[in-house]
Amino acid sequence: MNRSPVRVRFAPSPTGYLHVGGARTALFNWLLARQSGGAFILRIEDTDRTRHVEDSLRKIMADLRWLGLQWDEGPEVGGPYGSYFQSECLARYHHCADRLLRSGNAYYAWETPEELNALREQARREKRAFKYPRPDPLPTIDAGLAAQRAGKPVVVRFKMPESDICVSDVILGEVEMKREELEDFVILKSDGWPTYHFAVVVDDHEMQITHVLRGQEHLMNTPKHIALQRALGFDTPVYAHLPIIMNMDGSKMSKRDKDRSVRAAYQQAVKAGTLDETTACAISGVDAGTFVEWRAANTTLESDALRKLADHLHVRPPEIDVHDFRASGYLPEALTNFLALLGWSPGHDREILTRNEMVELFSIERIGKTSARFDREKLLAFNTQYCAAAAPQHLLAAFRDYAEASGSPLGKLDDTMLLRVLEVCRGMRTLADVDNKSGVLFVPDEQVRYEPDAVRKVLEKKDGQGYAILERLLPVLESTEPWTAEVLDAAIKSFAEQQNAKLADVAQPLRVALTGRTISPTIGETLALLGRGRTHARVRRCLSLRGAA
RNA sequence: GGCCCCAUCGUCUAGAGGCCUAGGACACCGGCUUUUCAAGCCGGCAACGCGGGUUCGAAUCCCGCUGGGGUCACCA
Repeated sequence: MNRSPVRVRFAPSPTGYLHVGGARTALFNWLLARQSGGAFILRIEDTDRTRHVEDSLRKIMADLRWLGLQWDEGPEVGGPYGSYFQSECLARYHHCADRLLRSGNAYYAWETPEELNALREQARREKRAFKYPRPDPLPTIDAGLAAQRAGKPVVVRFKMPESDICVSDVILGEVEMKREELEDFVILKSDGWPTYHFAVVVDDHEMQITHVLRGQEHLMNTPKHIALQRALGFDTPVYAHLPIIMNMDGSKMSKRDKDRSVRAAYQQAVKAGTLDETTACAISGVDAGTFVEWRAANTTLESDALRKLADHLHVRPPEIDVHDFRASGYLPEALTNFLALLGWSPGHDREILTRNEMVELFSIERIGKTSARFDREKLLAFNTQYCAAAAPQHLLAAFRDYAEASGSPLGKLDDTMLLRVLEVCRGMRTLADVDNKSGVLFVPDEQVRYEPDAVRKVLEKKDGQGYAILERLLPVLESTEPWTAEVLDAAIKSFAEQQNAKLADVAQPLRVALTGRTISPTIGETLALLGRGRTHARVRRCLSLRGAA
């Protein structure tokens, strides 16, 4: 608190949806900016055109906004520090590269990928670490230009200084990197585009970034960035490397996890003979070559294709991207609260925090060093709490968003009805629970599917006692007036007493008759929501279906 | 494998030498509530990786070991 204004950035590359790990990084940066009265900048690192995924920028921005992390400078909002797309800043990078070339801090090189790979392979065989062998003497600028004209794949490499580099990290302390470990890395690719290391350093300086909060997987990149900053005469920002977020099994949480789970289900289906490669390929909608590569675990599938396949296989891949959580019915405030506690703690046994409290309490000093496992159960518990505490109108808005992201059939209800359904489903862990519990009340009667287990255990047992009760109950329902939850509950209760039956012996058969399952809102609400006509129709249909299946 | 980072209940963590017979939350187990599923309420189990130091005193400081993770591209 009360620190001087910082300038921080979140810099995704547009290669897909926003990952939860990225979301936490964005959140921490945003918190720091807000509490210091500084600026949170969104910058798009789109220097690899081969990995660019159509529409991903729009999705990333939508998810950031969903999380409540609006940026002060960047796409759609502009700002004083030039384009926030690296693809539009090529001149900037070339200018800096020229400076390095001329000052002797960088040089041209033109080995082919094959030559480089051969060198790496050789190093591997000799069991030593590969390091790009700096030519001696260095090629002249003219020689580089000539090679370029001759059609060679000419890159610019940075000449690493001859000294050890110490990274001062607010979280990790001083991290010493030996000079021998650092190689002359590429800053300009042969296609003329900058590499990540170079673009980051140039842009962070250009945008006057003061603090860099990023994942710990970037720690080994930092000495490169510091060396570059020194050679260009730039200030080094404050670095803070965040602990890595891992799966419960200890592996790094990555988008590949989704592919893994779907691939496993696919292979199982093939083994069981319920699916073949051609069909699966058609379902996913990708071409055969792409599919074969995916099946062999060499690549990941684009998210739409993966979802189609997952749906067909009836598997739920783990939520990894922010959008996955959105479509699974999580509230943004629950997700961000949970994410905030992954690697950070406000102390004093505080856990549930409003956004304002987070802003107030956040500090880099209280970020931990140890990697954190992503415990879905705990997130679920947070979400349950947030759902329970949400005001009706807020829950309604959240559900509308969820319905859009998930395609929930309840999305077509009007506000009044949806509000009522939401109220009746209080106690939900996710918004998807509302679908599970009440969805069937809003489908056409003939679409009600009777679960064999439910029919057997509730309707058929004891010589069809459930059916018998329903037959006797029908006239009672016909005469009940008015058709409201309270009155219906009372009517069913007194019917049960009169029959000398437990309430459950009446309510459960009725529930199964109306929904095909043993799960629904309270029986009175279920009837009220359904209405008199459909209630009768469903009970009669249930009775007429007796023994049919 | 080289380099780097890390190490408190199953999980997220509090703990900055005595306040620790180690606190909270989730999960788990038991009970209550109950017309289903949830939710809710009450209670319980459960950790300082190991070995050396330093100190009157160590979860807290130092060293070693072990274990886990990250990273080694013309990807970001």
